[in-house]
Amino acid sequence: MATTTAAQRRAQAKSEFDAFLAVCPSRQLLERLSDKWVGLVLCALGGGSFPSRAGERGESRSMRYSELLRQIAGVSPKMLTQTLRSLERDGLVTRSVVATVPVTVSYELTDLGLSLHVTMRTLKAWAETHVTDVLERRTAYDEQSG
Amino acid sequence: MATTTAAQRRAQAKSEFDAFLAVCPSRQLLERLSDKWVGLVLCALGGGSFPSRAGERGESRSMRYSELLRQIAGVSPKMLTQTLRSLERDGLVTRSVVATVPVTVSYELTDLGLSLHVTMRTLKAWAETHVTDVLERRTAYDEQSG
DNA sequence: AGTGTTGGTACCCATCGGGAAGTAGGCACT
DNA sequence: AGTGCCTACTTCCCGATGGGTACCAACACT
Repeated sequence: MATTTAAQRRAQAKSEFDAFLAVCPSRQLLERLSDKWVGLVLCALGGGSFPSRAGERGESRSMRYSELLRQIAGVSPKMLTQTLRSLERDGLVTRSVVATVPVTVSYELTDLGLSLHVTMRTLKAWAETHVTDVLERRTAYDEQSG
Repeated sequence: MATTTAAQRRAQAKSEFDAFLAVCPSRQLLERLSDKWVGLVLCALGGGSFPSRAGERGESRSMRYSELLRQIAGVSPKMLTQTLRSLERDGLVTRSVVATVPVTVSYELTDLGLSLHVTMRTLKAWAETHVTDVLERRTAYDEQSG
């Protein structure tokens, strides 16, 4: 009862953490949103989210793989596939294979995915309002501390 | 103009991506939220967010380092410090050193952080409504696909 | 037939998340 | 006074994971 301080605490933390996870669904949601590209894909499929290039597409919710790859730009094929698969797995997007010419695949938001996208707009609104404040604070912090 | 396909595309993607980043502040927000523990810390400091243990604290917005470490449980000292520093850097929390007895440090949400927490509640609401759907879909997907 | 397009997969590496353990400094107990 | 424990970290290390590039398969066009 004297030398197991750290280990015991860690073990107890583990069990607490599990229970914690079970009762807190937002934990799962946060992990899903923690994926770097999920938000971008959601925005792309949700339409009207990207000021610069969104004008080209308006509100279309169905996009092909290569379209997504082009619009999101920074994403690599692997990460895009990975992200789309996880979203499909969670029932947020649908994947439609059209095995005709050079096998086109189109992705579309489900109602569930669309509802998440709508919710994320709240976050986007917050970001657009406050991101300049954050960046200012960050710069000031860097200058006085680093 | 034949062998530089991938490289050129990558270079162009890079410039597009930068411009993209500049015009899309939500990108930054998403990166901030991409941090695994940011949401948890925000919830802890925001109060009334964890059903199981929140009852003990009610709505208190000021917490000490060790308090956060205990409540969030799964987090390690390193990650907690790291997360708190990044949040402080972005002006979302304040860090107050009370150099009295065994030097306590308390953290508190700023108005900015509080506004983000409020916004995240929308997300939490979505999670609590739909997380069961997501988990069901996920299980079904796993069973039919391997 | 060779090249391009479409939608991926395989491999490989750098980065980073994350844990265990160590650190500083003051006080309390012995 | 020395030991040890409390607080709030920091440092080291490793395994996982992110992420990029190269490659694959099929088919149309030239």
